[in-house]
Amino acid sequence: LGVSRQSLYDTYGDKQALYQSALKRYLARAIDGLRRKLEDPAPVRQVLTELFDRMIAGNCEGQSPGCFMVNSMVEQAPHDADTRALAVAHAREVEALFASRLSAAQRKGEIAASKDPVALARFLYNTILGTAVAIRAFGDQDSLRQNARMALQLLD
Amino acid sequence: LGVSRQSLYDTYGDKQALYQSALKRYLARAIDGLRRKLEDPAPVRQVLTELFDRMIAGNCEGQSPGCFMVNSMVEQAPHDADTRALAVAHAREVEALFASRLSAAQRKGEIAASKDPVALARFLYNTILGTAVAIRAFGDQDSLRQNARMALQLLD
DNA sequence: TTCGTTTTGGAACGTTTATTCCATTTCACA
DNA sequence: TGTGAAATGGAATAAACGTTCCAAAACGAA
Repeated sequence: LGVSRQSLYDTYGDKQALYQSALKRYLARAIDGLRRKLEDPAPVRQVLTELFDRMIAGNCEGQSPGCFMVNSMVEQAPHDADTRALAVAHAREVEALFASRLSAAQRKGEIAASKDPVALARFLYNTILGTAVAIRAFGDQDSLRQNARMALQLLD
Repeated sequence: LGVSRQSLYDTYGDKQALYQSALKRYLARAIDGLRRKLEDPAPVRQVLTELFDRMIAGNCEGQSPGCFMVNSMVEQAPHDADTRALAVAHAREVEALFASRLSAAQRKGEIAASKDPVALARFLYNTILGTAVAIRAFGDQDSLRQNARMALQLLD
């Protein structure tokens, strides 16, 4: 890490607290990035396609550690209430961002009025989780991109 | 486990081999269960809905360890080539089962001829991964069931 | 019952992990 | 330039872990 063991303990107390801090920071950045991406005035469909493609490309190349959130959800959340709380809060935030962007798109007529933005948002989040796992285990970019396209067909 | 440490080592050699064996057995059973479920002559849509609901119900209640495969994909696959190979093979099998069942449904006119069964199969598999992660971290059955319904709308 | 094979409980070993102690060095700034 | 705070390297500790050793017990077939 570029710092000594001791400095780490002095600053964070113990490993668990360091982990928690790192995860919080990661999540805050992820939300920021997502918010910024969703502000793009292009059609939702296109914005979301880019979002998925970027996520896939960013996590597939090299020895990527995968999505910190998903890793935490699987490895930590079941045993650690704090991590679980962070995961739940993050999921809600992501879903809310998606939902509000989808609502806006709906008002602009980009997607049918019959769709439920909240349900779609939840679905998109779930698709992200699945994609993150597949990335971590397989790392096959092409089929993941194809899969994202398939999922986004639910928008029309 | 109900057996002594020593018996375990005598039988499997080391922890890694035991893990591998357990995973193999788990995957074989999962495939069996899936194949049996897909033989159900009811409409695909209904069969798949039941499949998801069952998976959600089965893994949410109590202190379930979650889906062994997904846990392995996240925790083991990135560091262990053997586990990765099992994961890839399993994914292909599951996708193949879904694809053939979807093709059959297509021939029966249950789903549009314009759909691509292989792409849909992959998509369903991805949805399962996402659902498994969400189960493990959140355990909120209702929203997961709702989400499965949403995903299955891609069939029509 | 006997004998060879399994199974078992428990001690023992070496390694890794999380953490602390401590003496020394580095650094910011007065 | 000196001083107090922060950072560092390295030894030290205690617990957990994966694994092996061993002697005793249980078991199954002859």
